[in-house]
Amino acid sequence: MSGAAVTVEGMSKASAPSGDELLKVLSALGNPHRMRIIAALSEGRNYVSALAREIGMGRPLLHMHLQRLEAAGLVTGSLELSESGKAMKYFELSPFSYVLTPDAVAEAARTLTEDEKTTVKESAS
Amino acid sequence: MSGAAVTVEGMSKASAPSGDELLKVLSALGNPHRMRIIAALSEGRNYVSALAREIGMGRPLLHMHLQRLEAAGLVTGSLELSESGKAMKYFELSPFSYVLTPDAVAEAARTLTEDEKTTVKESAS
DNA sequence: GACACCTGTCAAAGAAACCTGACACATGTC
DNA sequence: GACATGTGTCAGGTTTCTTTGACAGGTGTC
Repeated sequence: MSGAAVTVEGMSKASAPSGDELLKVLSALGNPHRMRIIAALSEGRNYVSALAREIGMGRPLLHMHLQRLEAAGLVTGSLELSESGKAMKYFELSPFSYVLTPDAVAEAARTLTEDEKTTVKESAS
Repeated sequence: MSGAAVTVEGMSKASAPSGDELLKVLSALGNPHRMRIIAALSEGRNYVSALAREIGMGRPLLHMHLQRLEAAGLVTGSLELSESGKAMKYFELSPFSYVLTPDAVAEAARTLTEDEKTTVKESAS
């Protein structure tokens, strides 16, 4: 949808991510809890409550962090039914790959939307 | 100073950054203004006041952001004397390189110091 | 001296991120 | 029904980040 071209299978390739995308990924990863969640998930998929117990944090909090990670496209969640009929939300890592170099960041920065706080406004002439 | 082994010239190589280091880099880069600063600096070194005018932000703010970037090892500042004797602080990009993949993040997360907030307290029994 | 430029810092306001406890809803077992 | 498991959300307080304006200092020129 923007900038780059490379599009491998269902995997986001690192070639020239849009500024907004990179920004979302970086701010999502720039948090100790979220990094730890990635680590926990790297050992296999798991559902929220179990994950919460494993990492030792409240469910509401975990839920919110997972949401942030999912919004950045780093993890994927899917609601499934267990054998007993209980609904469980399983999360797993999405295969991502980003390269951080001065030029890569600079390049992405130029495509930053900046403040999309400009809800409406911008048509004078 | 930690984990990895690779050590090229005077450049921080991406092999296995410590959790704390990666965290600092990611949170430093996860900010639109800071990304834009990197972009501006990618076109050459510059001093604070000029940079502030170019990007369009207050000096105190820029100063603070540059400090954050420098603390993460992404830019370098050096106070120099201009011909006229004026003191100018020039900043320039440091050559960094980090690879972001699920495993790389997970690996780094395991070496997280987390809360060094344990100032004092912890001795009941 | 008054003005231009540069450097740095501080305090207080504002915004955004974070975290917690309580609540809602399901299901299956004793 | 009472209890365990799972899901989700919301209000509110706390903490951290961001931003601004005012101030300190320095230099050199008119």
